[in-house]
Amino acid sequence: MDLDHLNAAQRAAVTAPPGYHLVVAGAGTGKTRTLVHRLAWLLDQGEDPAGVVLLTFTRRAAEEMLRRASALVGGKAHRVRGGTFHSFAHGVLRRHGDRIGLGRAFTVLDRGDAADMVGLVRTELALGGKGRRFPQKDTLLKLISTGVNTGRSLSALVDEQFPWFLNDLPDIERLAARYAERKLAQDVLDYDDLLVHLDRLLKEHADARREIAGGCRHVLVDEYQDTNRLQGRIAALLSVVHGSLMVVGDEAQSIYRFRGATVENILRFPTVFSGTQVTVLEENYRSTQPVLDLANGVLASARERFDKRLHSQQNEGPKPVLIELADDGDQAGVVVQRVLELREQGVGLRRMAVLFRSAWHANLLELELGRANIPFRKFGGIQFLEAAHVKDVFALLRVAANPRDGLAWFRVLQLFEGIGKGTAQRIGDAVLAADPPALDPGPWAGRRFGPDLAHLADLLADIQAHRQDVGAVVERVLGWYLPRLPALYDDAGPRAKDLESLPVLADGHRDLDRFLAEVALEPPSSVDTEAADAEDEWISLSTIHSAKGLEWHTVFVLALADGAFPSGYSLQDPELIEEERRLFYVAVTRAERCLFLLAPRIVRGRGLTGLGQGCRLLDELPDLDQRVERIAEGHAPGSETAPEPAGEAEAARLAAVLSFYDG
DNA sequence: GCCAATCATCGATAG
DNA sequence: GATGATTGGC
Repeated sequence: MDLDHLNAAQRAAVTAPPGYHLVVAGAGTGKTRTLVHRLAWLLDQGEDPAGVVLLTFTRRAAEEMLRRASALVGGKAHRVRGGTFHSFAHGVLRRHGDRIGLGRAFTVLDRGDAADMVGLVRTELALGGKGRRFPQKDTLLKLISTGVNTGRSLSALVDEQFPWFLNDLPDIERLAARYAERKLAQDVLDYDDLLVHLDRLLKEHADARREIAGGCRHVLVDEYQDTNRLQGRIAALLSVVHGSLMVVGDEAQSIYRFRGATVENILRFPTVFSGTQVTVLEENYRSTQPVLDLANGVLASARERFDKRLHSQQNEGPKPVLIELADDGDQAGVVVQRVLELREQGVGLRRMAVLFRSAWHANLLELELGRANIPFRKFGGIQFLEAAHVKDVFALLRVAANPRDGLAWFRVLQLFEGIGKGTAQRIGDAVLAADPPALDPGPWAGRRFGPDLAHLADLLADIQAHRQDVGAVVERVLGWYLPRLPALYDDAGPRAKDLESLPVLADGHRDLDRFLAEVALEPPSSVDTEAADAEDEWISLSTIHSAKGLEWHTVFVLALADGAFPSGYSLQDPELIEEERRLFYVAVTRAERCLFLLAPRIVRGRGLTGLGQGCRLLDELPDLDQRVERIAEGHAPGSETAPEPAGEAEAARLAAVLSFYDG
């Protein structure tokens, strides 16, 4: 295999002997390329692809790497097992779950479902209500989940994050326990359970461990800085039999602390595994020096200094441009204008991206882009699956796949006229009490919704007969659901149109359980404009989190203003601000050549208006003015301190005078 | 008693 | 703008 185009450090990582290996790879230093070559090299040495496991942050990333590896060593690369920790765990549990008492037909709950179940348990235990302040379901789920992913106790977390709920700790613990029982009883797993159960399987069942880890001759982990304690341990456990684990990451790009990620994993790796070979990749191949100068400035402003400095292989390029504006309306206008200019100059839309902290920061821009007829795709933020009508359809599919799934029943039953929460609960309980669990419309025949239930039971029976053809199942479910849409929602039209894409999504799947799990584990992540659908020229709009690992010729970073980016939630906590800074670093280092930073004084959004306090990510950056070209558009900051014109007439005369004498 | 409609509270990032 | 507690109506 040809390794000539790799530099010395990359080659060292690629050809390292089996063992423990940490690759510290700064942004743009050819991290992906190194991993791809490592994979290819292993296969070229005669390794069995089935014994190689590649754990990445998204499944898309894994597929992309396998594609590139197969270009080097042929199609066998596709037999490498690759995906996220969660999807890998899912696959293992489908096969070995019976050893820890898991049915084969378990369902995976996405975040919203999990929160709903927590909410049900919450009302069931009569917590909250009556003026009592008790955490909301989302808060509760977050607490429980953080506990699982970091290995910390609920009491420690409540004490640290919600000290005002300390009195409720016993109830919170009771709720957490009930939630866990409920999931077990119903054969449903939330995201965390996938990891927890795999971890347990590997730790506590020696025979399972020998079989699973025995099949992992080489484990490779990408974006290791964003793994949490549990994931770190799983990676380590997977390598115990063959002792070959390579992790790749960059602690300066750690941006998932909110999900329990800890840089400790990367920092302590060499200590945990003695004899670890460490490789550092420093040469940046992506960006021009001016872009890197700014990135280095961001690093320099970090409280905890990273001992790194990026230098470029291609020096030439324009300075990043910092555009100061009055508000997010101007921001949208300026971005559209610049995009059009760049396109005129021959930069295709596909080579440009707009990045932002929160999905809603791009709302106005989306309108403007639409008005200017610029096709775009939006990544991150509100998912397709979270729309009520989509959840309805999936609830029905889940009921068909796993009749123990009480949460899904609860939702499906409430679709009928005359069934509310109370009745849904009772019918649901009856379903679960039956053995095997099934809907018996008999007892309800006299009620208003009796015929509906009978119809539903028929539909479910019909689905059972066609289980292996997921496309056909989805068609049937839609045939049942679409006619009811108008009664359920005012805007049935667009919702029906939305659902048209479902059969396409389902087509080709042979197994309903797996289809549902896949959708939960890798939700379709982009929202396309019609124009973007039609052509393949479109500009990416993406949250910074979703932009991880990607790169574009031109990058715009929106809403650099305290309260927006950095987010208002982090302003009080220095540690959170540091994470915002790393996020900024990630955004900046996505750019190959052109970088525009947009700093509006006001970002309108729900509740958060009238910021205007500057942006500490910029203000704390040393020598900012040497690193960027600063432009003020519209009302420059400070202009409002000028004396106000007394009236329109005066303003008009003033303008006339100035334009005459200065113009 | 239960369902459906009305009013206060709190907001992000994602597998 | 969604969620949850509350209130009004059958």
